Order: sequence, then C-alpha cells, then structure tokens
Amino acid sequence: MSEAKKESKQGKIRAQSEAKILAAAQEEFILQGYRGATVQSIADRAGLPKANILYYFKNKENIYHAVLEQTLDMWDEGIGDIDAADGPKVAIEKFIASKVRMSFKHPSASKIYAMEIIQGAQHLKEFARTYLRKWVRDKAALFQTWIDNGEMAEVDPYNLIFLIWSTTQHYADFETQILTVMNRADYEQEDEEQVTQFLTDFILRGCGLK
Amino acid sequence: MSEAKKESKQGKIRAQSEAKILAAAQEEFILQGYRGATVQSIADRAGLPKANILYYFKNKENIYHAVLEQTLDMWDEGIGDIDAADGPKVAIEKFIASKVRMSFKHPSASKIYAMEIIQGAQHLKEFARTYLRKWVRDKAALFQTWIDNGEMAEVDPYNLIFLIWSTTQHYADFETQILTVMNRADYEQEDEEQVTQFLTDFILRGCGLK
DNA sequence: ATAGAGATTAACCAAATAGTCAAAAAAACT
DNA sequence: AGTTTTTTTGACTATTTGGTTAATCTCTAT
Repeated sequence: MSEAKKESKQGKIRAQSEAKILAAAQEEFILQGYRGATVQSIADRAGLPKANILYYFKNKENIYHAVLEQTLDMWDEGIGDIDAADGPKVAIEKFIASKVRMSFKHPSASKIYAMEIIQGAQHLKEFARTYLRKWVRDKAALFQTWIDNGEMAEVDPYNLIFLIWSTTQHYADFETQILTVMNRADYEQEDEEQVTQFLTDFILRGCGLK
Repeated sequence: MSEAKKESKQGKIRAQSEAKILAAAQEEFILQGYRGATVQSIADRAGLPKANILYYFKNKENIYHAVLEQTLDMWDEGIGDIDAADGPKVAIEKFIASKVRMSFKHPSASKIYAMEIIQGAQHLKEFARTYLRKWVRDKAALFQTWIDNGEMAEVDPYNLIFLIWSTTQHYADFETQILTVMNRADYEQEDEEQVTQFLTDFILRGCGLK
C-alpha cells in the first residue's frame, strides 16, 4: 500500500528536483572537478538554495555517486551491443554508430567518465574489474571467432576495441579542442553523420572488411 | 657578474626543488584535480614543508601554470613532426611511433593535458587557437596533397589526425582502465612495441597504404 | 671571519566551504 | 478542516586551506 509511494505523487517533486540537481552537478563536476564544484555552485546552477540540495542528497559525495551512476546507466544503454548474428561488418557498423551517437548526444556523460578514469578510477574500479572486463573479454572472443573463420583481417581484438572506444569518445571528451581547432562554435547535425561515415569507412578498411 | 648566478651554484638548489615540486604537483593535480590538490598535499608528496613550496612558487595557480607549461614543452618535443619529404607511409609511421612513445613514457603529461581540455581548456584556449590550429591545418594540407597525388586513399585529413591522436593518447589517459580490463598491474616494455605495431598496421591499412 | 643573499620552517590568519538545525511553508492525506 | 508528511530556507558552525610573516639557518664571496 505504502510501497508505491515513491512512484506516485510524492515522487514527482523529488524526481524533478533531483534531476535538476544532477544536471547542474554534472556540469559543475566537469568544469571544476569534484573538489572544485562547491555545493553552493551546484545550487546556483540548479537555481535552488544550498540547503535544499543537501536535503535531497545527504552530502556532496552522494551527489557525485548519483552523477556517476547516471553516467554508467547511460553507458550501458548507449553501448550498442555487438550482436554475434550480425557478422563482423554490420556489428562493427552498428557499434561505431551507437558510440558516435552517444558522444554527440551526451558529451557530458563521456567527460565525467573520462575524468574519473584519468584520475585513477577511484569510484569505477569495481565496475571496470567486473562488468567492463567481462564485456571486453566476450566481445574480443567474438572478434577472434570471426578472425579464425576468415571473416575479417587478423587484428588484435583488444586493441581494436580500444581503438573504437578512443576514436568515438574523442569527439565528446575533446569537443573543446576539436571545435577550437576547426574554428567552430558548436557541432552541427551533419557532423555526427560525417564522423560516423569517416570512422566506419576507416575502421572497416582497417579490419579488411571493405 | 651577478647575471650568471641563476645558472651557477645558487640555481642548483632552486632548480632541484622546483623540479621536485613540479613532479609532485603534477601527480596531485591528476589524482585530485586543481582544486582538490592542496598545497599541503603537494608539499607532502615532494617531502618539503608547505611554506617552502610557496617560497618557490608564489601561489597555487603559479604551480599549475608551471606544470602546464612543462606539459606543453613535452608535447612540443614529442609531437614527432610530420615530414613532407618522407611521403605518407613513413610520415605516418614516424608520427604514430612518437605519439605512442610519448603515451608510454610520459602518461602523466598526457593526462594533465586531457583533463585540461575536458574541463573546457580554460588555460589552453590560446594554445589551441593559435599554435595547435595552425599545426593541424598545415598537416591536414600535407595529407591532402598526398591524397590529390594519389599517394594515399581519400580520407578526411582532419579526422585522420584526430584518429591518430585519440588512439595513441588513449593508452596514456585510460591507462587505468586498460590495465584493469587486461587484469594487469603495469605496462610491460613490449606493450609499447605491440601497440605501435597494431596501430601502424591498422592505420596504414585504413589509409590504403598497406 | 663576516656580510649578505638565499633557503627553511613554525606559527598564524582570513576566507571559503561542507554540513547542521530549527522553524516555517506547502502539499498530501483523512 | 485538521493532521501529518514533505519541502524550503536562512542562519550558524567546525574545519580546511591558501597564503603571510618573521625568525632562523645555510651558503657563498670577499
């Protein structure tokens, strides 16, 4: 009876506030780092008084954890599973496309993730050790099968996965640098398509699939 | 008479202390971010009292600037200039090799740089707008020449440069993730060679040069 | 030896910041 | 309408931290 409370009415204000806070916090954590992002600055960006922030999240670290969790959920959705049934060509095409889409649609998530890893993955060690390691192992094995079957060139599957990750995420993480170098203010809609096209062509060729 | 002081004896202690401080600061800035790295923590890591740090660098921001400058100098050396006379194959080989070497020899420099860019390049805007933009434009033009001459496949030169940057730097910036996923404690010597080999093969193939 | 420049360091301070609290306002429920 | 629960918010506090100061020490040159 009282179990569903969280989802019914009471949850609405809470959910709204939490979302506003998390969005503000994500930006502040990117721009200022964990320590540099003050609860006050998050409050200001969210347009709420500081004490209200601490009412929804017990403390600053909880905010950060929530932001990270949100980021991992997004990673999970956006990863674009590699499907064995597709065969190497289509599988790689799909994988690249969904990773590029993630980078252009949610650059902030990618940036938070990147910062966390660069700083030593203090909060993601567990995620990397379990979930991620298994994911990479599985997909690498799949690539290896295709290689053994002569369906693609002999490329080290692990390094191939790293290559796809790095190239696709680069457009999110290094957004600022790319835009500055290209003398542009923002990405345009066609940029995503153009990048997808470039990476797909290039990587398929690298895999001997084109 | 007193002009050469800095280089003679008195400069020795100063140079030594500054180097120790910069090394400590670099690590702290990576691990904790700018705001999270306290002068005290830098002092502890350098094995010096806090007041001594502030004696050599007027304030915390000066320390950070010095670390960044050091990083850019290293970038400058390690960039491995692309030589037009080499032709595309050798030029790309050389470029990849020197970037990979940088990533394995000086991962911290790469990490500092990456964080700065992710955080909006507050302190590197000028560098990117002038030096970097020109560098990329020049090299892109060179690639274009080779393409027009039919010496390599038609790949967008800008995206090619970004691809080489992202893939090579990934081994420095995401060191923690790669090691965790591969279930390893440290890079071995042969890793650098193996990665160089992989990337060279793959990218040359992508450029239609193999 | 000794004067003077540079180096070291403990003690101190003002500002910033995470987190608490209590009281009031708003919403939800009966 | 009244009661309870949730939300909002200003005021307060303990702690951390960047930076200063002044006193001492060390080194070098004459």
